[in-house]
Amino acid sequence: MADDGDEAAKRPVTIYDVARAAGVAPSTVSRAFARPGRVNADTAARIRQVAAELGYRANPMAQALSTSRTKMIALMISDVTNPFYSELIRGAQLAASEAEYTVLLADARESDVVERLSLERVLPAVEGIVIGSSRMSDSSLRVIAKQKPTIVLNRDVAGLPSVVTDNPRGVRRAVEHLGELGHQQITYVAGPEASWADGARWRALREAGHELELHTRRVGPVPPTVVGGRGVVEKLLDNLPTAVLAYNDLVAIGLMRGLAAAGIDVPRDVSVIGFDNIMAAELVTPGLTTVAAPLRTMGVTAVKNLQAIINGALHRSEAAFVLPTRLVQRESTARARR
Amino acid sequence: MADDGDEAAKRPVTIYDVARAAGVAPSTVSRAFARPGRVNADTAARIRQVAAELGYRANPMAQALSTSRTKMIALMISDVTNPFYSELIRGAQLAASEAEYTVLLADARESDVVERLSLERVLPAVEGIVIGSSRMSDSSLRVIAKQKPTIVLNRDVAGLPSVVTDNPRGVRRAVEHLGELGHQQITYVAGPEASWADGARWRALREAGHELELHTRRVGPVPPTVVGGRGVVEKLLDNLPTAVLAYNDLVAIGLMRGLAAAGIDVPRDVSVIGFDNIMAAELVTPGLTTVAAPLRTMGVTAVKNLQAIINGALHRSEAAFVLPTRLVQRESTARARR
DNA sequence: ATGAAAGCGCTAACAC
DNA sequence: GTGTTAGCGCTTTCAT
Repeated sequence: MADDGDEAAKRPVTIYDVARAAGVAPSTVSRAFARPGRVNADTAARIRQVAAELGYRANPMAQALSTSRTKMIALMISDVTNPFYSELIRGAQLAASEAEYTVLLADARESDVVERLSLERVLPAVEGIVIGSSRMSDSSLRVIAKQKPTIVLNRDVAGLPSVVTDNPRGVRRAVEHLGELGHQQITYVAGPEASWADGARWRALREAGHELELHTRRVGPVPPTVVGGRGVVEKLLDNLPTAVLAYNDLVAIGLMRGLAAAGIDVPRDVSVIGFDNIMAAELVTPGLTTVAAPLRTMGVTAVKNLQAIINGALHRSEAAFVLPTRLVQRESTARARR
Repeated sequence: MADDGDEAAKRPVTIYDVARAAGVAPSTVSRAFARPGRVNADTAARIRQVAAELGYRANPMAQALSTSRTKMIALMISDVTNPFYSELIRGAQLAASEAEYTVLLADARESDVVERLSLERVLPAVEGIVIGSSRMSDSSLRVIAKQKPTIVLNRDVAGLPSVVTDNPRGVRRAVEHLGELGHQQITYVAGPEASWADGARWRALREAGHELELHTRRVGPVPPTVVGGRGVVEKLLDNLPTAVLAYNDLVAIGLMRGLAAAGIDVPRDVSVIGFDNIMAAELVTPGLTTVAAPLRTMGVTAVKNLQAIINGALHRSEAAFVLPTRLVQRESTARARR
């Protein structure tokens, strides 16, 4: 009952049109929307009324130009296609729209060049940036970060605020689980060397293994994908462990498929644990036991903190926000039989 | 070798700064970037040089305000979390960035209310919209479409340009495949009633069944998710078919899990075919035979066509762009044994 | 080929 | 509380 763009959908309704129709000055219209308190209640009401009738919609570009607040943030991720990001994007969207912000999704397509380029392109349009699993170097990230408020995900760049998962605890739980099942040695299938999470996980595994007196070994690195996991099976075969911890779920799934193809049964012959708990983890057979990351919460947290920084609350909080993980037990782990 | 924002990263470099440093008028700087032809080659070179040294970056908001071209398009999808969209987003991004456009990702979270709201919010900021699997009514879509160039995906709204997959051919191939395997009856597990694709698929199945003399039946509708598929198993049990065609891969996967839980083997006891060929289709066991949609191409096509419309090429091309499908055979289909 | 000036739609002082 | 007046950074006539 307000939308009647019969024909003249050409020139958009401006603040001036509303001002004229309501018999007030343009600035008053502006106030009526931005600072309702600073304007007479009736006047405000009338203005809103007229605006609605006219179908007035503020021009965000003009607002942005004038206030230099674009109400947009960028979410840069290394690969939209990676299911890891689905829930994360959802979370980011949620938090952003709550604050009336819009998110510009940028996809690095696994390339640091593409990443830098798209970052450059969106930078001037946004108030802040959330960078998920960047492919760029720490120094490049710092260059970006000094231009706009930035927050990194799953990575620890000295001086930049970040949101990460509690890898040590997660790994610890996984190792305990394996220990309870009687496993004596655990092989870690490593992901990209540039990945901060990879380092954190392997380190944590070594420590936990040491404490719990389990042998640990590391193979890889492999690409963080299903084919990456599948490709490493051969190397595993030489010296088949009874348990493996994979860099992430995708690698774990590839691994399981490769093992199956080689006639090795999971979990009877070897137990497999992944990381992240992406949707596919519960769809595969056997269901994948995994160290679940609070994907959606990560997105929410990142955006909320970014907003805090934008609004001048937090400064460069050196400390990383660390989010809890939990072990989701499915069917890919079982009692050791060797 | 151009980025030295030592300290004064505060006020961004404007066209005026460049103009002064290069000893020309601001308008000339503007020209040098927008219409290199209309400016003396040396002058242009000098300007570019100076601009690079100063680290000049055009303010997109100011450009947009002045030209009313925001260089942004919106991609509205019903659920970011649905893997169906991953490749599609990738495709859209690719096409957009090729044309130097940025995409605003909007997530309807399966709600027509959220969808309308976010659409309203992004509308003024973009030059056009791609709507994937909308939850809104045809008339609401038309209201949107008359405000900005719009293109719909997987849906046929009279008068609006659209990009769809060739459901009839896809279904036909699936049915032929099943026929060759000796199946006599096919049950269709329906998706959301509001889904255009659902209607198209069921209709196509009926026709193909008729032509090839196979019995067809329909159960559902169910939500287009794994749990949706799983929930329909019970209904199937009454009168177990030898073959089922599911609304999409997610439903098919849920179905397979439900059947397995009920002690029914796929494909020995019943063959299952899905739609879309999302990544999970090849990860599940058995691998899912499915009618693959050219996901990425859909994204690319939608954006390219949208751009064509924005640039005034196509008008409201009544005809839908139909993209080919292909049957991907995996392990969920086998010879009928009943 | 270049400069000067007006204006895109909105907000933000600054008056009254 | 409301009107007036400048801009925000860029593009675009219109002169020259």
